[in-house]
Amino acid sequence: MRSFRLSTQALTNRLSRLADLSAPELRSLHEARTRADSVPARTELQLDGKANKCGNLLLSGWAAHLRMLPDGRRQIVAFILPGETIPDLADALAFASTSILAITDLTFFPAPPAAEGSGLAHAYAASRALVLAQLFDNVTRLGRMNAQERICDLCLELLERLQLSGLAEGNSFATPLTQELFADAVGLTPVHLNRSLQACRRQGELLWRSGHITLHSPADLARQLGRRKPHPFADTADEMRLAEARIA
Amino acid sequence: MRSFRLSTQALTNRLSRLADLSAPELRSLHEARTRADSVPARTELQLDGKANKCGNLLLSGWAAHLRMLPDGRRQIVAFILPGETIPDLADALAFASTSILAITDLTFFPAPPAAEGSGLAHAYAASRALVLAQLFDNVTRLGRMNAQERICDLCLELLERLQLSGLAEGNSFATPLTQELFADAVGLTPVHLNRSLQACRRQGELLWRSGHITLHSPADLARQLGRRKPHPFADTADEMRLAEARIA
DNA sequence: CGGGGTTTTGAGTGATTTCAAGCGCAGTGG
DNA sequence: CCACTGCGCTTGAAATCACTCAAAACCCCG
Repeated sequence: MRSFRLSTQALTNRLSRLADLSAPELRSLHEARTRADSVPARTELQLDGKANKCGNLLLSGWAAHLRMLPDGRRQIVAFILPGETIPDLADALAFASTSILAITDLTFFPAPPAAEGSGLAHAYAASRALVLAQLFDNVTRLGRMNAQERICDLCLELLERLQLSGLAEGNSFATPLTQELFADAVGLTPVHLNRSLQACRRQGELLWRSGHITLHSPADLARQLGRRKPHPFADTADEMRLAEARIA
Repeated sequence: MRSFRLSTQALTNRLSRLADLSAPELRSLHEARTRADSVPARTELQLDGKANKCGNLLLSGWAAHLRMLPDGRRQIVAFILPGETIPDLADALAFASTSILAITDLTFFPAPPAAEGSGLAHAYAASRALVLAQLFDNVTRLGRMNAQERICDLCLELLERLQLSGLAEGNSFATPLTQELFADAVGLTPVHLNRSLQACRRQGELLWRSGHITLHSPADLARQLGRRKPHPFADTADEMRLAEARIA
């Protein structure tokens, strides 16, 4: 019941920044909301049944795309943030032996199908491209950065992604992540993450307190870490169109 | 001149294991060979001009998809093996700020377009799914495995991929990789890679000598490391069809 | 005023990096 | 045929980084 009243704000913010959406498309998104489903925190998502080649759109909540090793080690391959797309497990993921964990309660609904060449189709394509780019970031982060760099880099990514959905406030954002989850994403021990976090704070790079992360100077950090342009799909229409053109 | 005489064997092996290809499709692959292009080793690929949404097919040679950090650190995000697809830089890769390095001389040609729903389209889709799964593997490898495990896991991946193209001989394969390149893929120092390699050999896990890597017991290793089924697209038609169905 | 889960601290160990040098072999030119 | 060179591989020793185990402090919720 409650979920039907949730706003599609973050979601439409994001998709319409990724591509130009027509009024009917926006309406279809708004209406698809009524088919929303939800799962409680700490459960594993099982979407096999309702296969949907467009995936699902996450209306609210945070999820983690993860893989477990036989001995219990866990690696979070990617986070899925409000407004983003939940990849369909029936797809590649099935034989990639990964699963999706609800970090918080989740509300999501099947992504409305997009006509070939439509704005929505472009937005989906851009979304897929972003996921790929984020995977590359992740590999580089894990392979070649030390603890502090990994932390800053991931925080930066989360900030940029939340900004795209309009869920950040300036240089800070709210997060439901525990240090343990964050550690599983950056390939560190919770203990070592904690200490490195303190080092970051001491150096004035970032602040993480009571569910809020604040970056002191995202632009500087991004430059140091070699991250490409802060947000590829910025606020100006020109840049939007540029990005869209590149994806097409 | 020479390149025109290269066999499409590896390539057709691979694609026809990923999906059922019709005779005309096989012919189109064979003919597309005449549009082959090549680049010398140690050069960076620039494919922007000849954008092709299907990408290029690598006829021969090894390439590395990599990212550089501002201070010169290098991370190889993925290898591209003979018979596989070279992703199009005009795509996601452009704004992912990665580049493609020719490890050896390369010969490749534009992938022939595939009709919607055709076997070739399925093969391309399966190929894309495999790339994604390999990225997940890579993340897990870098985030949660120690040096020896990373080495074995990557060798295992390379073996499985080369088997798919019919380029492996039993449990061993030829590779043009230097230890430095391998180190850049598994996120280790060349020095430490070397030592860990010796440890692997001492424990009878694998042998790497004069451009040939041999795994002692791939199946056992795979189980230990939690790798999904040895090759998702095995030799039996049943398994092929199964895999194909899942992708579709 | 307890739990239970999360964060923080400490001390000791192990894994990985760094820097620096030596080795081995293939190609090259005298 | 023999230096000589370049490149990749190997080795050593010391420093750094990250992990482990264990316990204490914290904090929110009931």
